[in-house]
Formats: sequence, C-alpha cells, structure tokens
Amino acid sequence: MVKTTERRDRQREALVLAAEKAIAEKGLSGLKARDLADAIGCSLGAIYNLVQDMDELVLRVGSRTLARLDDALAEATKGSASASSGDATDTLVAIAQTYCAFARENLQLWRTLFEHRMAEGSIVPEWAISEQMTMFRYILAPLRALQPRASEPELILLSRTLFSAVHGVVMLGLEEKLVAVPAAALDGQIEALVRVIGKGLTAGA
Amino acid sequence: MVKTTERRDRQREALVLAAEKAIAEKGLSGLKARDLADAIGCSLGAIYNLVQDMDELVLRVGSRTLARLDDALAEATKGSASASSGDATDTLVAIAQTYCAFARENLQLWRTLFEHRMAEGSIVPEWAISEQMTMFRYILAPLRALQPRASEPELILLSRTLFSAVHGVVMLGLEEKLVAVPAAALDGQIEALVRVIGKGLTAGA
DNA sequence: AGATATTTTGAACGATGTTCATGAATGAGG
DNA sequence: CCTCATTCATGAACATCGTTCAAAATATCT
Repeated sequence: MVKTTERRDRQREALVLAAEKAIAEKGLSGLKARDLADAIGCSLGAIYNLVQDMDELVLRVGSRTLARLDDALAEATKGSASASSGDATDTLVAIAQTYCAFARENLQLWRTLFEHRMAEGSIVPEWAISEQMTMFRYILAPLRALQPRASEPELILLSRTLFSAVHGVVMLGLEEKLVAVPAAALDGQIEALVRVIGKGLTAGA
Repeated sequence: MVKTTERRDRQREALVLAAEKAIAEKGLSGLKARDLADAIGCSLGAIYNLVQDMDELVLRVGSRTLARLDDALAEATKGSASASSGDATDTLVAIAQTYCAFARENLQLWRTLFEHRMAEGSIVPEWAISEQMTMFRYILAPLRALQPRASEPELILLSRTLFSAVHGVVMLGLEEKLVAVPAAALDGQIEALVRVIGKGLTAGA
C-alpha cells in the first residue's frame, strides 16, 4: 500500500515535469492530456488518478516556476541584504532586471503564471494562493530604506505597485504582438523607470 | 447583388455586436460560435461567410474596444491640450486614471485585448496591428513638458514605458486571482505612482 | 487459492471550431 | 412566367479537446 502511493508520487512528479516541458516548448495552449499520457507512459485516464484536472497540473507547474523565480530574486538581493551596502535604488534595479531576465529566459512558463484561468466554477486552491506574490517581500527592504517614514501597510501597498509597474513593462515588452517597448530596449527602460521612481521617492516632500 | 453585400455587412455588424456582448458578459472564453448563430438568427456555418474565423471576430471586437478607449483618453486630455493649463503631471495622472476607469468598466473587453492569441499558424492582420496602441500619443505631449531636453525617440520610448507601467498596475490590480486590491486603493496607487514618476522626471539630472 | 479491493485502461461523452455536400433561394435571359 | 445557372444558407459530420466510467487487470488479504 505504501508502495502504491510512492509510485503514484513519482509518476505525478513525472507528469508535472512533462507538463512543464510541454508548456516551456509550446506554451500553455500546447499542453494536451493525451500527449502527457504518452510522455510518461500511462493511459489517458490514469492522469486523473495523479491530478484532479488540468488546472491542478498547471498550478503545480506554476508552483515550480514561482520557486525558481524566488531563487533568482534571492540570489539577486543576496549581497544587499542588510540594506547597508550600496544604494537601495541599485537593489531595486537589480531586482527588476532579474525579474526581466527570468521572464525572458522562461518566457512560456512565466507567461503561464498570468495567462492561466481556472475552469469556470473552480476556484484557486489555498496552497496556490499562498505562494503567489511572495516576491513582493524582496522589494520591501529597499523600499523601506527609500521611504523610512512610510508605515508598513503603505510600504506593502507600494511594493505591490512597484512590482506591478515593472511587471507591466516586462509583459508588454515581451509580447510579440503589440510592440510596446522594443525587446532590445527593455533592460534600459526598466533601469530608467526604476531609477526615476527611486529619485521620485527620495526627492522632497 | 448590391443588396446581398449590404445585407451581409449588416449581418456582420450584428455578429460583431453579439460577440461583443458575449465577451462583455462572459469573458473571452464565453464566446461560442453556436451561441452567436442563435443570437443573430443564422445557421452555424453562415458565420463563416461573415467572418473568416473566430480570431477575426475577436479582432473586430477589439477594434471597437480600442476606439472607445481612444475616445475616453481624448476626452481626458481635451482640457490640457496645449500643455499650457495645469501641470503636465496632472495630465498624466488624469490619463492613467482614465485608463484604469476604462479597464474597470469594460473589464472583460479590455482583458480580451491582451488575453487573445491568434490560432497557431495565423498572424495578426495588418489592419489590426496599425490601430493598436495609438494610446501612447496621449502621453507624449505631457512627457515632453516634463522632459524638454529629451529627444523625440527618447520621448516615444519613455511614453511606452510609462504606459506599460501603469498598465501593469491596472492589470494586476484588477486580477481577482491574486489577492485583489480594493478599487479605491488602486486609484490611489496609480496616482501615487504617476506622481512619483513625475517628480523623478523633473528632479535634477 | 479464492475472494475482495484497488487501479489501470481506453472507449465513449460532451464541447467546440471548422468544413462541406446538399438543397434552397436568387437573379438573368428568353 | 419559366428555366437555368449561380450563389448562399444549412446543419450534419469531422477533428480535437478534457473528462468520465464500466470493465479488465492487478494487487492485497484471509
């Protein structure tokens, strides 16, 4: 009995990895249940013993993507942890560019985080919600340095706004359909934006 | 013969309106060919005499949405056309909040502008590309006032970056999947963001 | 070994966008 | 008006999805 759950867990992991590969290569719309069954060598119906439905599978892939993104951001902020070394704005620029680089290098998986919608009637499970947007916390420390007089709730709201702003530039910049900011100019524009915001936050009043 | 094309045009318009209504009420994923056939009183196959495929229909709806958005932005910038009255930052705030209000009031139609992807192999037709993102031009004049020394290409790039930043805040703010931002807070954060950027742009060097 | 419980299977189902043979409607020529 | 040719509308059929489920296969227990 313990053997079956173990094997199931291993197969579920194989399923998630196959799904991740499919999304990375062909996008969210390229994820097909029948292809996955072939990929991990099981029948079509067996997938639904490993996973409730496709939504759960996409959420599990998203969970892995978020974890890797978190790692990348942790690495980027490692040096300036205590907010003592270097300018806080530099840290914010580093975070933003790390985010942009991650999105570029994991384009389809990163897009899936925002493209995916649960099937009508389904709701996002708690475990998936809780791990979303832990990214804000990387922005919090540098922001506190820039706005020492702001309250904690204000800082949390601001960190979310700042993240969203950078996210928007990256999102539209990496969209091939409507060219907002040319992909080549993306890094420069993101740095410029964050520096302007940094300047605006430290400037008087 | 002229009669048939006329009737076709009228029926095509009815189709687009029905599609717009369906998207507005149920989102892009609620757009069904069979429902549309029922709505405009024609057979399923007849739709494909009016429109090449569903993609074209979505693009036609998007065209209407962009036109209405353009109208709203024109209205918002009407007063401060000559960049003489009022602060340029105030104009930028007004534009951003108009954009946010439009997104809120046309949530599903606005989302469709960015959610929609052409079917694999299809490419966005020229007429749809040309009308995309003419919104940038509203930002250009106030930005020029804030950055009189910037070159025109720099200003164009900056206008796209600024638009994208506000777009990101609106997009994530109106997403119900990740913890929703209260409506009032969203307006406040957008104003704060644009004012910070305005301050950053005018602050020395 | 036999009985019982569990799991795997893949055919079948219900949606959905799209196509196409068929038949109806339309318009032109006599 | 009738006839014929062209055009158009129709909805059944098809391909492709995710999902379900009865039955077969397998495992577990006594």
